[in-house]
Amino acid sequence: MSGDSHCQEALEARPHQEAGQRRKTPRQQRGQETLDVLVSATATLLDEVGYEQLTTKAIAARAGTSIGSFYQFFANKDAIVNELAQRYRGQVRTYLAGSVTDPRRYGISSAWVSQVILGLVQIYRNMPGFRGVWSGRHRAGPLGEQAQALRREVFDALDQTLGEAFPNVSVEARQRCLGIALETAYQLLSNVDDKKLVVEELQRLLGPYLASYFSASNGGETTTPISRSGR
Amino acid sequence: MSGDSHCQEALEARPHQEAGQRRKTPRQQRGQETLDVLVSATATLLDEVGYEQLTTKAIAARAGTSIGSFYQFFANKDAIVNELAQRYRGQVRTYLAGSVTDPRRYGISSAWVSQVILGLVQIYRNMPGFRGVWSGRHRAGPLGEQAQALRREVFDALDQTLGEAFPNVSVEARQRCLGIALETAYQLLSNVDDKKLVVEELQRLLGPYLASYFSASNGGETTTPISRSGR
DNA sequence: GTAGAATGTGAGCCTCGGCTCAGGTTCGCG
DNA sequence: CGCGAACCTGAGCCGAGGCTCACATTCTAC
Repeated sequence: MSGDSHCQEALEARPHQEAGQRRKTPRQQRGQETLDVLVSATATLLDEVGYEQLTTKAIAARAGTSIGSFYQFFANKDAIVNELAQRYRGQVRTYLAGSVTDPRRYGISSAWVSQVILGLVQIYRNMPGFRGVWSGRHRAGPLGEQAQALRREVFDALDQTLGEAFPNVSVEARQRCLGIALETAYQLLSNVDDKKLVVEELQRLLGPYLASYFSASNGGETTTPISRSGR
Repeated sequence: MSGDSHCQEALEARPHQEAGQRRKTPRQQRGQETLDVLVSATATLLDEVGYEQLTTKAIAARAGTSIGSFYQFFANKDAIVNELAQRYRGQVRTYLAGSVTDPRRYGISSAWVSQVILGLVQIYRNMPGFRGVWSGRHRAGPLGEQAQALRREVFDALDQTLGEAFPNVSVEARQRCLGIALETAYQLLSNVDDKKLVVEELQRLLGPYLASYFSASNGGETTTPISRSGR
């Protein structure tokens, strides 16, 4: 706590550390390498033991370096988790920006569902540690915030896409439907191992559901209005 | 541990302690009362701070007693959590045995969905701490096991009910469908505050989905077979 | 009333995890 | 070469949480 003691000289940019911030930016290749290996170690450990069992000592050991080096680059444990999560968010953002296409191009909405889901499954599979953040099992702490930010981004992107495609569906209905659909997708992706099964069942489950809100030809409200949303 | 030191005389039943077991059974009313208040305190604290932040000291303090008393009745932290979870399981089991009715009585499956869900929402609302176990956010530790057991029980009960109502639907399809439906319901119940909304949207989402597996009149396989399930 | 069981209490032990620090090694560059 | 910056290291401080234990109090049964 408040122990900046000896490194008071201008770090370079950020003046005062907030929780979960980086500490130094590496200037040499050595530094960048240890930083990277630390982040990678964190990712694999996240998969192996989960966030609550994640310790800084274990990270350093797995990375083949020392705790001292860890704290050279990260102000605290949260910082490295944030760093990791940032990378995930970058991946997801890129994917969303590039690969989410107009749902009207697909005759049946279940095809659009699988198209969107499959991209996320890719990221899911290829990035160690991602499932830990993505699953949204953590509400508090850095993982909680990052997961929320991640979901917010996905939500906003899809919301916009749907809004453009179906301007006649009310914002309220659109977001309600999307929120429910995303929660469902998150849960199944996180908790069912067989991803092929998940994609197929998600189509069967969400296809008709989405279709009941967004009919292919137009965009009219389909059912009774409903009370407040808790999303 | 092996620290039974002074209470070697026959406790009464269980010979050697396993992890998460009770320690002594209270013989006087005093004892039973402090035990109960400890369990209640645990339940409310579970809601307030969650399992990871739950400490034995906090439990004792909230219960208005001392850590010493805590360890008089519970061998360790897990024991009291198990105790709590057992009570939840009892509630759920009672509900399942008494209130889950034949889906064929309902014309549209969405009505059956809401019927089943509403009962669970009741329990959800009336038992402090229940959401923590039910949410299934914990995979490891006592909560993880209890959550799994709880879900297993719900699954089995509904599986049997559906099996009796629709004998023509293959076991594989039935269980696949039920597994997906339950995961969906769990997620939405855990993560959306507005329970009324949840129930309505679950009807709209799961009604058609279940109907696609279990048609009201008969019970034939409806779609393509699918690979292995990860449920 | 009194023995002995049941129960209550909290200081404190022990372990473990986050994080520091003082001292070393390596690197970039004149 | 030499000097300062960047980087590395790990013993150890600190606080927190699980749990124990020796002793105090209350209850039950005779």
